[in-house]
Order: sequence, then C-alpha cells, then structure tokens
Amino acid sequence: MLRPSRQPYPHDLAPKKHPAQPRAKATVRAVLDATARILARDGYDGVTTNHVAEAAGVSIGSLYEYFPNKQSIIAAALARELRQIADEVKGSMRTALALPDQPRGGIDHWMRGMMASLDRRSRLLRVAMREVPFFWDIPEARNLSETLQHIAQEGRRKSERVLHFDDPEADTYLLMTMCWAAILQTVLYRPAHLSRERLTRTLVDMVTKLL
Amino acid sequence: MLRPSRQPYPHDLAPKKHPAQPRAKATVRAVLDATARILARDGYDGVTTNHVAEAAGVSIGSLYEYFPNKQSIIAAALARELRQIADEVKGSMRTALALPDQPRGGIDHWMRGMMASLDRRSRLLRVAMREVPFFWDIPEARNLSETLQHIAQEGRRKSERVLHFDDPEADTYLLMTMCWAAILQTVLYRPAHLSRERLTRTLVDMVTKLL
DNA sequence: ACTTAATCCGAGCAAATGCTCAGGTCTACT
DNA sequence: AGTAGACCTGAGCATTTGCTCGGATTAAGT
Repeated sequence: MLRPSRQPYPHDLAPKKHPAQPRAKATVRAVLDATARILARDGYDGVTTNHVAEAAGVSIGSLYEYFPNKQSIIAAALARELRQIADEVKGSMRTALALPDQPRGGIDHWMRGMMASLDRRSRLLRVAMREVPFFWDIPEARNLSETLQHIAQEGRRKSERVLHFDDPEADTYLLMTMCWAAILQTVLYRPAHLSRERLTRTLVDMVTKLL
Repeated sequence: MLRPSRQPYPHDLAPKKHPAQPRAKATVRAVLDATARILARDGYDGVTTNHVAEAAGVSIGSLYEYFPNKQSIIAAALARELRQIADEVKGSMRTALALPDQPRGGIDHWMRGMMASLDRRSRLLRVAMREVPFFWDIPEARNLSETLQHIAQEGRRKSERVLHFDDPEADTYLLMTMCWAAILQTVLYRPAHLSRERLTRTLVDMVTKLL
C-alpha cells in the first residue's frame, strides 16, 4: 500500500475543495455514501479508492478533485455520520428533560435514544472504532465525546440531582463514560448473554440508584 | 497490499510449526518481540513483514518457517501479551480476596492491579484494540473478557455480596463491563480532565455503594 | 458568442509489500 | 563419517493500490 509519508497518520483529513455546483455536490454525496457503505461491509482495508469511485459511479479523478487523499474521504464520510448521531443524542436529551417521572423516566428515554442512534449505524461504527487508525483524529469524533459530557453535566444541573460522592463534575464524567462504554459494548459487540432490554433496564436502575 | 482472500479477516491466525531447537525458539521470540515493538511504535500499518524480519535480526524466510502469514505473527505477539495480562489480573484478584476490609479494600486492590497491568502495555493495547482488524478473533482476547467475567462472578460469590437488583449474574456482568470500560478509557485514551488516582477512588466508591 | 472556470474522465505510473523458492548451514543421531 | 531433517537466507516475483495528469466536457458570466 502506498503511504504518503513515514508519519503514522496523516493530519490531512480535511477536504480539499468545496463543491459549488449542484452536479458536484451530488458527486461528493455519492462518494461519501459509497465510502460508508463499503466501509461497513468490507472493513477498513476493503476501502480502496478505485473501488469507492466505481461504487459511487464517478471516476477516480473526481475523487481527488475534492479530497486530497484516501484518509480524508473516509474521515468525511464518518464525520457526516457522527454529526447526525450527536444531533440525535442532543434531541433525545431535550425530550428526556421534558418528561415527568424524573430522573428515572428521563434517563430511560435518553438511554433508549442513544442506543437506537448507535444501533442504526452499528456496523459502520464498529469498523470505524475498531479499524480506522485515525478515527479519534476526526474532529467530530472528539466532539461527540465532549458533547456527551456537556449534555450529561447540563442534565445533572437541570434535574437538580447530584451524585453522592465528592466532586459532582468528576462523578458525572465517570458515570457518563461508564454508561457510554457499556452501551457501546452491547450495541457494537453484541454479547450473547445479555439482551438489549435487560441491559437498558439494569443500566437505568444503576444510574437512578446512584443519583 | 496483497490480501490472501476476499474474506474480511483470515481465521488463519494460528502458528504453522513449533520451534524445536533452542536456536529456533530464540528466533521466534525475537520475531514476537520485534512485532510488539513495531506495532506499539508505528501502528498496524507500520508492521511490514520485511521490517519485522530486519528488526528481529532474522531473514524473511525464517518468519514464514513458523507463521503462515503476517496476521498470524501479529496475533501471536498479542496473544502472548494478553496471556500475561490475564495472569496478572487473576493474581491481583487472589491477593485482593485475602485482604481484610472487604469489599472495599479488595476492590481497591484489584482495580489498581488491573490498571497497572494495562498501563505497562498501554501503547501496544491501544493500537491492538483500535487498529488491528482481527483483534477479537484472537482466542486470547476473547478469553480475557470471559476470564474477567468469571473472576468477577467468583469474587461476588466469595465475598457473599449481591447487587441490589434483579439478577445477580447479569448485574455483575454489567458492572464488570462498565468498570472495565472505564478503566480502558482512562488508561488507554488518557483523558486530560481526570487523574488516574481520582478515577480509581471514585470507581471504588461507586462499586462499593452498589454492592 | 466567447471566455473562463468548474467539473469530470480514466489509462497508467511509481512504489510498496506479502510471500516464495532454490539452495545453503547447522544439529542430532546412527 | 554419513545422513536426514531442522533451520536459515535473501533476491526477487506477483500483485495491489494510491494517485497524477493531460485533456474532454459542462456550466457561469458577460
């Protein structure tokens, strides 16, 4: 495989040029769609530029009109998906806070919202997090973690609940991390022993008990 | 890059031949050492067979005397490390159960043991879990998860504690998963906000409170 | 109509990399 | 000493793949 440099990962993940005309926008969209599809189906090494171009129905030359290299194509495809997840998670937090039966009902609603959002993209996310070497260099990936933290902190303040330990901020961070990790674990890696429903209920129980 | 088949990942991760003579054992050891070193330093794509052979001080031909392909070399190197981690974690569980001040003291000791074991290999593990596509096809990787579960279940029984929810088995699984995930998160991905010590204490607090 | 820029095309180059193979060297055993 | 087999060597093949580049085509502006 041709590597552009000796550096392990390129920091050149940004697109190259903005598509101006509608024709060009359609091209870029087709490329990102194809990339996401191939990535989910064939894994990281299954993504070759020629293959992507063919699947998108455009020529190789067109890819490199808008992206400086292969990594930036994959990064753009993932970034788009991650932005959607962040929006969906924010949305379910908003409705969760408006619910009666706080905090239990809110937590329940939010958990299910997050799981649904991840579940819809489980194959893609699994590959992204397990195989894409520069995944955490994608700004949207870092953002998602931060966003989750912000939402959690905000939720804690609004619901006027505190964990029963020392530092509410650190406790919330940790609890959020743990919940997120548990959800990822079950949604992405599908353990045989534990059903989705059972996980959700237990998780809600735990968090409620700790609040 | 030459891929042996269209299948996403090879199940051909097993070594090919056992080294019989001491000279050969040294060769294999040198190969595994070099592989782990390069993997940790340069990432998955930095591992090339020629490079590994050179770094190990043996010729390419010798690699393929004992391993059928590149993946099996990486798998063997990681398997060796994972076996050590499993042993260390088991060890710290044994001493943890012998401690006074249960369950708090035991949990504290065990947590610290796990973190130390992971910390010693953090770079390698980070690459392994983030980039190696067949990581979870390595039997030792699956085993480690199972081992953790077994140890946790055993610890729960021995300490005669139960979580306060429905099904002790599922609750323990979930709690173990969450703790493990939180530890991995902090050891491997080094969040700036939260110190190692603070995480450990809070984690022990939480688990103690839930028991 | 003319110009300029945006967009698209795709054959093919340059480089990397997994792995083979024909033959050499060392060890164990009779 | 002789032999079988374990072990090692490394030049080079076969293949893959990221990406360039010269030029065609289409759209926008005047």
